[in-house]
Amino acid sequence: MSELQASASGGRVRVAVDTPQHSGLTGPLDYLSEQALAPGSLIRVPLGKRELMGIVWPGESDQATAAELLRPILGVLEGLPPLSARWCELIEFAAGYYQRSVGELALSVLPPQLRELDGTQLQLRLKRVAKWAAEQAARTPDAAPVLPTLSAAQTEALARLDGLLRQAGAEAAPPPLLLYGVTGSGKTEVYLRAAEHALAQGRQVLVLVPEINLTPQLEARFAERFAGVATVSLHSALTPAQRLRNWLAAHLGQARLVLGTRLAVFASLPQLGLVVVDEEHDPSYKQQDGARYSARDLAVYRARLEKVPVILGSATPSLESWHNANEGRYQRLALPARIGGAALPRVRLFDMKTLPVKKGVMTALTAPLLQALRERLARGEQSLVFLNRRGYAPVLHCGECQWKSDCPHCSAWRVFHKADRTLRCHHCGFSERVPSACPTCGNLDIAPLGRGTERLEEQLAEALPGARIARIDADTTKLKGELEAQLGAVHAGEVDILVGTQMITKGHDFRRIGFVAAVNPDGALFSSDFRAPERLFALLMQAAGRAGRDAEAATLGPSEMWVQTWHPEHALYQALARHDFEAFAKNQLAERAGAGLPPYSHLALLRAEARDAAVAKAFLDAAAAWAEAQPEAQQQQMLIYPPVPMSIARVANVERVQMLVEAGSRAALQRLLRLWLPELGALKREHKGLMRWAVDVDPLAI
DNA sequence: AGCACGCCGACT
DNA sequence: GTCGGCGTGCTC
Repeated sequence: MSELQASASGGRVRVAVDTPQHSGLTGPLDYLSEQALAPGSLIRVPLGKRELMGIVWPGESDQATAAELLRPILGVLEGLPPLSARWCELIEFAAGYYQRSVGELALSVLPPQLRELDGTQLQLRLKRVAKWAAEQAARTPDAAPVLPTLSAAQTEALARLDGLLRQAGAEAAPPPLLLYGVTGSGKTEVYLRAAEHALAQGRQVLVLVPEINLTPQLEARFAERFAGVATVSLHSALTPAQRLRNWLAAHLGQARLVLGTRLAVFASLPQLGLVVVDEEHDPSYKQQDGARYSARDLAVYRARLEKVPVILGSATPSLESWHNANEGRYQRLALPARIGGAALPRVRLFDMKTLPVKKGVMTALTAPLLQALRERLARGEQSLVFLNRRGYAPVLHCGECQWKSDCPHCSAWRVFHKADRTLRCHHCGFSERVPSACPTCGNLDIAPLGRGTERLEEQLAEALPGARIARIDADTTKLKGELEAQLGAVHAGEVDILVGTQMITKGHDFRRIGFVAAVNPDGALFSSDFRAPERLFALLMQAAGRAGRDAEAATLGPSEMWVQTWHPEHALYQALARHDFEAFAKNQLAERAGAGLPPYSHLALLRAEARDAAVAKAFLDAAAAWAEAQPEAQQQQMLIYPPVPMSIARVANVERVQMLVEAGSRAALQRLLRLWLPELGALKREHKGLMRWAVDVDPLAI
């Protein structure tokens, strides 16, 4: 027995278990096993009084814990092929980079049901997956799909892609590919051909999309082209059972095509041959709680590990990716024109300063905008009106005593929702019936200030009687199936004017929209968030891209994007008017370089939350003092800014403070964080009062 | 993070 | 007498 344990096969095994980051146990733990276990196997282990799922982790134990202190494992989940060494490597990298424990990340990206499963249940699931896969291989397409004729740019892109695909499995990883193409230029066709190639080589394909429920048509495009190919989706809207089934199908290599949201970047894909990240600039790829990973960045890392191509597609690439292409780290493939010769919509910047000034509130529905909508209406065309603010009005206001509808729990206004007569806080959910009189002075004359999509819809209905108007935002699509139903109505031509938030700008392939209006986009222009212009430009380009997608529809007038602004001379709008992403990117990158912002520096945010802002601030001050005493911090062009309240400082009665750390290089930032964060547990104990802290590496918003 | 232990105040 | 408050500390 002791001899067996001392042998290399039995004895000590490293196991990744879900030990939270702040427990101090960041790496795998050692256990005893009488049988040799393949790395990547799922097992059950004791931890304290608990019994947890663990993963046998590759690599050598540090032997830091004496053998007599080790506890034996409890059992092995038989019948499941082990997770691959490269999957473990991806997890280990991501855990290190985003400062989480290996086990926490590894277990949190497995389907939750897998953790509850015993051997017999697993056998049953495996059988069902095998049956499902057999049905999919058996399913043969009715007819070979009709392949569209490729544009010259697509042909050129594919020829270069072909070279990279042939390299797959070779010594060096192919460079990531930035597929830069305006909306409607046929990026999806490039993904499809690349996928076809990888599938033909017997490889699995991973396609990431920002929000799965907004892109059922991408799923449909793949399903239509690859009718005989077993395809699964992976996203959080699946039921636990579906998620487990789909995950197993991918893990067993039976699913050949996996389409999913950011969590799918961690799918187990033993024969991965191609990764596609659609709309790679989209902020949804960044996880916003727990392990705050960027699925786009991890997709690039994973492709490099696997030595397979990765395609990052966008009409408005992130400045990070654009910069990487400029520096030659990524290969850029451009699709400069819409396929079929469809023209991009003409962008009309409407100068709000030319309107006669009325006192007080300006209307979002200007007379010229209404006129343009009427003309489209008369021609039987559809229009889209975009306003990135839901509700009826962002705030209620008393003209007598200046009361405003603030949230008692947050430093934010409660939004007036007319449909259910509520004042609702969009941050903590606190909701009350709208008062009929001012709660402080009793004045009956309380009025909404500003407008959201609900009010815009109402005003449009008043101004354009007879027009069929629909609204799509988070409020009208809360129930399952409502978004699909509403989009269906638009596609069926039952809607003349579609009003909505950014939800309507993403990905939908509307064929009959000739006119798109952004009624009030200026807000993001002077935001303190340095990425606000980048997001606004992408959003407006994407909105513009909804118009005039169908060149065949000659009945449509020339497509147009209408932008109402007080700053038509602003460089962002000037570039937008010329559809000139490259000029915009050049301008923005120059500003970033000048200010020492990403991609020319690397950031991390340390956040602290407490009932008392002073407690959170004192904690961050102490953390900064500790770091500044470290030689690392001074040597590496490290800058630690003073803690400041977050832009919405209080949410649900919790005060939130954050501290920005800026470094010249990723490596320097990583070195500091690895030294620093383990100290914060002890530091937290010294700061009385309930307090939570978290770190965000490569934060999107600062 | 769980889940213990542990040491003080109000109750069947 | 013990039931239970949450401070402190540990988990291979």
